[in-house]
Amino acid sequence: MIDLKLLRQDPDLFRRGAAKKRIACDVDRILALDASVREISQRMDDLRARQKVAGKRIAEATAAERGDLLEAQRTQKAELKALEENQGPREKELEGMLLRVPNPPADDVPEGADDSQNVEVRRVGTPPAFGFTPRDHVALAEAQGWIDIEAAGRVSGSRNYFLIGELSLLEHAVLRFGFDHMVAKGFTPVSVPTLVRTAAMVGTGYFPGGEDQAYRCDERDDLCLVGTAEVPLTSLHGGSILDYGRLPLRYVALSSCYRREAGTYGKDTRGLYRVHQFLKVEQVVIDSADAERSIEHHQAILGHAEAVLTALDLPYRVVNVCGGDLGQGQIQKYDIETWMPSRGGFGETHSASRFHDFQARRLGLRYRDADGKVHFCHTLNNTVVASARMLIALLENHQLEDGRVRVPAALQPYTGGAKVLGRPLTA
RNA sequence: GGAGAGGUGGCAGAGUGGCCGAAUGCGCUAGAUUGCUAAUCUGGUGUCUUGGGUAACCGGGACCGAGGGUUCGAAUCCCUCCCUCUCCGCCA
Repeated sequence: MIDLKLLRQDPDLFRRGAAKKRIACDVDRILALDASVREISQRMDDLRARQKVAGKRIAEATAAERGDLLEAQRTQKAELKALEENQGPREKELEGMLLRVPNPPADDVPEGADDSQNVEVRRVGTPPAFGFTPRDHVALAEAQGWIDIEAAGRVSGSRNYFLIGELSLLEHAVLRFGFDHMVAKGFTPVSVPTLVRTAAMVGTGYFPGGEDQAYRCDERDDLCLVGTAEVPLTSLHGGSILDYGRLPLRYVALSSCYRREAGTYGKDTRGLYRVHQFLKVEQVVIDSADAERSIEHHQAILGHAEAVLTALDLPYRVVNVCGGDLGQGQIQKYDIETWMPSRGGFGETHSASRFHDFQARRLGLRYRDADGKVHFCHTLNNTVVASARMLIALLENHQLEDGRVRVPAALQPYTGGAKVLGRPLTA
């Protein structure tokens, strides 16, 4: 949610922001609605004030005076009710529109319509040069007996998978490595619910707009399966006023993530790249409304993810995501794309977002500063390890000619010391 | 799933139709006092919104889990929902 007062004050900021994000937004309609809502509510407030005064007189009135006073009150009440009926739909429309106003992107967000115009910030590591024909992760994992996509299709439909044996172990190894890495950085480990109320989806900015991407169980229970632990983690303190001394709050959580991937038919159909369910370690930062500090946090959480990739010995690049590829709430986003030999290129594995107070406003997530003043927090988040995609990178980059897979040193404590996984494959 | 109890300010806890944005206690904060710590006394201490003022500030309205309803008037009465607790049942 953006700041309505700011929109009144500087509507052009929001027009430019929406244009840069390539999101339609009728700022003039909002301004008009806002003006009329305020005008009507002023009149309602006046009426209520008069009613209060009159009500007290009724309590003290003699029986003779009473009849007339009551009659006058009834008239006023009817007037108030008429105004209320007028006001309700306007407020609803205004709120609905406000929930969709894009948060204006930061100045150093590049112009551009889609991910092809994201700007590379840096490239780290060198893609492996194989002295043999490398296998893609599906061929490799199937040959090792590590994956059963066909069975998953039978049991759960497309874009699902069974990981079996050492690949399942590798998945848990890399997740736990990422988790421990963040705990060592001072992040508080949290176990989160992955079924949330729609309010949490709205609060974090996924609804309205992202309903088609979520699995919903709301016919009976008003619950949604989250696409990321960002949703419960950021919502954890929703509706409360935090003490300044507690900030920044830094959390890390491992959760299952569920995505419907509606509208992606025929896209990335092979293997583990685009799936309906995966495990992810996510980092979330909640801090005071200080733009400079937010930027520092943004760089820090980006750095944490890069350190993980470096430890995993994986080549990657960082891109500054352009306006047209930003979500509604983010004011800036850096994606990390990890080298995936089967793609002959980089594939998105991490997404570091900075929201300013966008989520905090929706969640009612506030803090009291040293002077006792209340402000909305700033929130940020980034992936640490997203399991399915990270497995693609690990299998494909670290494969050996004989079809076995090298385990990076950082993961060996999590694989029971194993330095290599799998058995030699014969042709 | 069945039966019951309850949700009030940072916390504890009064309040069963107008005098209640809400007693009291704790906490927090400013000041006074005692040579220090502790104690004591005095004042202040919710959020949101709207109007006026450069501002300190002043006025209006809303908010006692959420949403509806009854009433001239609701924290208080009625309905629906959510949550918490206790007992029973079922179950990882």
